[in-house]
Amino acid sequence: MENLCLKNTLRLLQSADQIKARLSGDFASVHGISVNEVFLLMHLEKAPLHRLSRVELAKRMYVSASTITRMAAPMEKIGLVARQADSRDARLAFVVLTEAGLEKVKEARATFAKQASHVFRDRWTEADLDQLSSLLHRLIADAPGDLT
Amino acid sequence: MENLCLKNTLRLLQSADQIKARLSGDFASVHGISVNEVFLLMHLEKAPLHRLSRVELAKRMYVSASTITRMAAPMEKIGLVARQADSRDARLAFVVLTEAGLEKVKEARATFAKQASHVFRDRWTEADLDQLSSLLHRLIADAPGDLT
DNA sequence: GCAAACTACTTGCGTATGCAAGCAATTAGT
DNA sequence: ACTAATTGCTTGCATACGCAAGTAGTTTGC
Repeated sequence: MENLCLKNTLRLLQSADQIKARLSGDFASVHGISVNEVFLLMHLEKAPLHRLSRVELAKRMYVSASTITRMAAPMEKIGLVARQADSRDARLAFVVLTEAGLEKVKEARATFAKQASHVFRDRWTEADLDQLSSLLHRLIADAPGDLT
Repeated sequence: MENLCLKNTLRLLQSADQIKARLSGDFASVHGISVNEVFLLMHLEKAPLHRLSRVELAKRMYVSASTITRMAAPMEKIGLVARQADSRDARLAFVVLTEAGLEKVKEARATFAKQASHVFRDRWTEADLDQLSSLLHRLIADAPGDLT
């Protein structure tokens, strides 16, 4: 039983590394932003008012708060996101999706989907995919940032 | 269909990030080496003669060759791996597992398994785990470095 | 058999990221 | 109400990594 968990964890991490390696290359050259930046945009897109505080983004992306600070800065410069203060709590600095950011994330999602379908080439039936989807969902069901 | 692939890819990458985040913290403090270093040791352990060339390691770990060079150096210093030349081809510099390295990877695998079983807490039956294992296997079946 | 192409590895440089420290604002304790 | 603890964010420093260039060794084409 413990060995089964080990096997699953190893396979999941290896699969993720493999997929990341395949995505990382093409992405930046097509959209001008990295995969991680697309993920950030997706989190914002899914959030109410298209905005999230920096710590909330950090939690959902499993990175440190400083990483969010440093990721948001250049994206703000090119107009994909904007900084928004909270009137109630002056500590909060929301990252909010702009119109351009919304456009960009839609485009990026399309090419992401294209790449994703290449990962599951042939021999994956819809039933297989549903099954995998359902199982993976249980791993992130209680997490705060499910993007699907 | 394409959306199903997208959903699966997103969930898989998110699950992996979540698991990595949970593992990374504890690991270094327990064994003195990082998770990635444990993976390197596992690849060597699985390889014939407990050794692999640097480029082969790079392929299996989905990292660049320079990363392997830089990962191996400190591990060599603390005696977990050694450098071994090839008599036929003087360009090759194998990374070979030492006795100490073999010990270390066995210990590390044990705590890895413990953490892994915590990831799949309750409500995961053996059948569920088998199913997931089988599905993930198809994603890495043709890859060169399946650790399981 | 020799030059050109290729392969394995290393190193310099730029980028990404975590941690710890610091600052500002809010909340809790009394 | 005042102090102390907490929270949200930023910044300095150290580490990890990829890419491109460099070096050494090997294979290929003729």
